[in-house]
Amino acid sequence: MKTNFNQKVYEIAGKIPAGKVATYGQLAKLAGSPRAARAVGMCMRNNTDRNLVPCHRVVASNGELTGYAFGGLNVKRKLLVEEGVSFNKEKVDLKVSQWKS
DNA sequence: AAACTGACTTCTC
DNA sequence: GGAGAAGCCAGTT
Repeated sequence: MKTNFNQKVYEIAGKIPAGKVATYGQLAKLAGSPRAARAVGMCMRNNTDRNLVPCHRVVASNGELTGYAFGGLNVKRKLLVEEGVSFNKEKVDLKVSQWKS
């Protein structure tokens, strides 16, 4: 079920370049609601098409991976690593790999 | 229309 | 610095 907000989130998420990641808060902000990080997560959860929306490039504000409905966080992390995202143990190195819009 | 839920964020202890 | 609690937003029931 697509809504306006959901639509915007998808569009923004689709703009995230490979090898970079964005935080939920960041996407929320770009979507028009700086505090809607939670809502963004909900949209990602509802979305099940990673070919259309690279939800694996969306992480928590502290760089930790959360959720992922395609096979678990382990898969998500693997995908990010494959794309060239800098990792610090189980967390993304936002200082290096956070997407700057 | 009201209440509950959730892939979040931030403050406080 | 780590753990716990409160707050916010949009969607779903």
